[in-house]
Amino acid sequence: MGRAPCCDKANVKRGPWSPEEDAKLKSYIEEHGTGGNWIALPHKIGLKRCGKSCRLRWLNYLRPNIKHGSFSEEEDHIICTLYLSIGSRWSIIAAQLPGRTDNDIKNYWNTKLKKKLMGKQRKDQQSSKRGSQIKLEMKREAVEDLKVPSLCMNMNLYQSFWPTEFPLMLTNPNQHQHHQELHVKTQDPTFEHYHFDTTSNQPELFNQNDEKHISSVAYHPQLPNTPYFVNADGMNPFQEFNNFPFGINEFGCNATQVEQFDGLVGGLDNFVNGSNCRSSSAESTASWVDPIACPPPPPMTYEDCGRGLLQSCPSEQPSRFQ
DNA sequence: AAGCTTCCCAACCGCTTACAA
DNA sequence: TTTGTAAGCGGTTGGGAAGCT
Repeated sequence: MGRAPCCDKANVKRGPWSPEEDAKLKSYIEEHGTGGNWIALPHKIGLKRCGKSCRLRWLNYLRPNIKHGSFSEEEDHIICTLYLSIGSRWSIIAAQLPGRTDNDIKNYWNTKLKKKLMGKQRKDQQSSKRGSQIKLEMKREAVEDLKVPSLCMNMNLYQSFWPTEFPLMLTNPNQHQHHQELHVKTQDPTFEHYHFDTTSNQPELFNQNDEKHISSVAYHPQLPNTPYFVNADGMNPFQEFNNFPFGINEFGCNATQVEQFDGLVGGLDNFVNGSNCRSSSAESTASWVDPIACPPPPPMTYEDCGRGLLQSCPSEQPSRFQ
C-alpha cells in the first residue's frame, strides 16, 4: 500500500500558475499569513490547488525579497564551495544566499554551474602536465560523474580516497583557549570519537561506551591548513590527500577564497553544524576553516548520523549525545 | 520556415523529519 | 511510547524557449 495522497488529486489544478492564482495567494498570505496550515489554505482562498503546491509557489516565487535573474560570481563561488563541502543540501546553501531559494540554486547548479565547473576541470586538465596518467584519469572520472561531492557524503566511496581515521577539521589551531569536541567515525564498526581539549592539546579517543581507551593520535597545530593528525604509527592518515583526484588547489584554501566566507550568515560553523558547533569564538570562524581541503564534518549530534553524513551509526545513541 | 535537439526552470513526487495528540 | 499528519527537503519531470541544422 502506498502513501495516502496529501490531497484529492482529481479535484486540484496542476501545472503552471495563472497570474490570478498568484494574486489570490499572495494577497491572502500578506494579509493573513499562512496560518501554519498549508493544507487548509487553498480551501480558504478558493484555490483549486494542493496545499503543497501553494507552499512551493509562495516560497519559490511569490514571497517578498526573492531574487530572480542571474547569479553573481560571488554567489557562484559560494555555491560551488558549499556544494563541494556539504553536498546537495540546498536549503543550507540557500540560507547563505539571501533572496535565493533552494530550488533556484539546485536548478542553477544542475543546469549551469556544474557544467561550468566541469569545463574548467577539462581545460585545466588539458594544460596541466602534472601528475600521472592514472591520476588524470581518476580526476576526469570524478569530475564527470561528480562523485567528489557525493564522496563527501558517502563513506563507502569516500574511503577509496580518504583515510580510515576521520578527524574533524573544524578546529581552530589558533584558538587553543577553546574547548573543542571532535567526533570521529572510522571504518572500525565500533563507534569512536575524539574528545579534544585545545588547552592541553591532547586528543583523547573514546569508544562507543564513552570510555576513554586509547590515546593514539597527536595533534599538529603547526599545520593549520592540512590534515594534522597522525596515528599511533606516526602516519598521517591523510597521506592519501595528495592523491585526491579532484583539483583541490583549484578550489582550495587560499586567503582570497577563505575571506569570502566572512560574509556568510552566521559563519561557517552555523551552516555546517548549526548551533551544535562548539566554537565559542566571536571572531570569524571562516578565517581558519578550509571548507574544501577539509573532510566533511562528522556528525556533531547523534541525529546528524541519520542525515546521511556517514553510512553506519551505532544502533544506540552514545551517552555523550544524550 | 520547419523540424529536431538541447536547455532551463517551475512544479511535482515521495521520502524524511518534526511534532502534537 | 505510539501514531497520524503536515512541513521540509532533495530528486525528478514536463513543457516551453532557444538554438541548431
